[in-house]
Amino acid sequence: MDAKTVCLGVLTLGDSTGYDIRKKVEETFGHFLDVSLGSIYPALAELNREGLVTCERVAQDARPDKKVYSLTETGRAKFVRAMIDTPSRHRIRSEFLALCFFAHHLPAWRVREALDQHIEECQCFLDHADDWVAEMGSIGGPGANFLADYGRNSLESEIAFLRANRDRLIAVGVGDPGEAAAPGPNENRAV
Amino acid sequence: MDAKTVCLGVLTLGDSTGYDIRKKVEETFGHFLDVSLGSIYPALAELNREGLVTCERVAQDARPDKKVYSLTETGRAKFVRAMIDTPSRHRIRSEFLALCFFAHHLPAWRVREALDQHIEECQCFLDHADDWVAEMGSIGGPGANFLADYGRNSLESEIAFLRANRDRLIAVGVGDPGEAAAPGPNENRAV
DNA sequence: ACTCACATGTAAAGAGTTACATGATTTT
DNA sequence: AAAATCATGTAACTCTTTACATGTGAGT
Repeated sequence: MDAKTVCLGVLTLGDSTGYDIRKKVEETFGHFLDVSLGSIYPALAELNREGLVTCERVAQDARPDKKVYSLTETGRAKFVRAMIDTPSRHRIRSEFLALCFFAHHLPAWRVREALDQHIEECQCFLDHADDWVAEMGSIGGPGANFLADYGRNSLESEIAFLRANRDRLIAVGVGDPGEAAAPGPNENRAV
Repeated sequence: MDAKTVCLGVLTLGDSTGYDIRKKVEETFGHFLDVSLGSIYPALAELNREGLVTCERVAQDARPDKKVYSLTETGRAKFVRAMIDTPSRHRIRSEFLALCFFAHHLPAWRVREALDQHIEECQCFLDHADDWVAEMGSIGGPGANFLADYGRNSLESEIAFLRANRDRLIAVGVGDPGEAAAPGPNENRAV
């Protein structure tokens, strides 16, 4: 999803500055979208030129003027059109899964590390799912609840699988599986 | 994962031409990695310069010389090093999930379409999981079986959730949920 | 007849991230 | 004292994908 469409989407949730858009994307769509400020500012400028958003300057003391953007009716229509016309892809890009595939080439401790890290991340997302709903429940539509349930379902099943099969994959790695982690910075260690 | 590392990884499975690497990546890692020929050829050339692969020219009739690349010992070590040093990320980039979030802005038929398409894709992957294992089981290591199980687990739980909650999300869309699909090419249809 | 598979390689174009430039205020 | 938050904007850089350039043979 390109930066312009993301901006349009976030603006359906309410007026925002570029800075705020980045934060909202990170907080609420971070699991499946991303944009950086470097692409948001140019995107916003062009959307403004195209009349899809309007911009209101708000003076501030000791800071650059805040530019609050609002979606126009045309902008809203454009966003809907984009969501209708664009094929809705869903892709996983994962160095973690690649690592799993090549586990037998790697030291067991690294396999264990990657696995545990990934499980922990999933667990962390899961733990914060309720907070996410609380934040989004009101400003987001009913889709937010659907997504929260989707996320819970996916994460729970992933965690369950990974916990159950963790040892199987670690055993495949090279060397001592008991080795806890990567060598520390001052540790001379033969690999 | 950058093109060079991907090439190194594929070459651990056996000697390949650039053309073959693309096919193998598509077929066996397609669910979580991608590279195009335009990045493979330059990557291979540089790996060769760096001594991480060797290249053997094979003459062919009526076709450009085939260049068969093989991993060197240094290359294998480099690959392992990269897998150890690189943090193993796992990201989902999904316009599909974004569409779900904004479902209440979209016509119900579009929500239905996206949902059904996604379910069908998942189902398709699931149906081919066994074929994938059959192909990879021998040339890939034990990680292949782990991944196949991981995939089955994820897809089954995702499909189950989506089937169970499909109607809930479609109901959120605008307009008649009974409408089956997008307007056909010859159909004049008021939206 | 036409399209797909085989086979390599280059160049242009596209899209995004990181870093630079600036700087006050609040939190740690 | 250092780091994070707030705020915008540009430019360089990186990395990829797409298109171009070239051609044969087999399958539909």
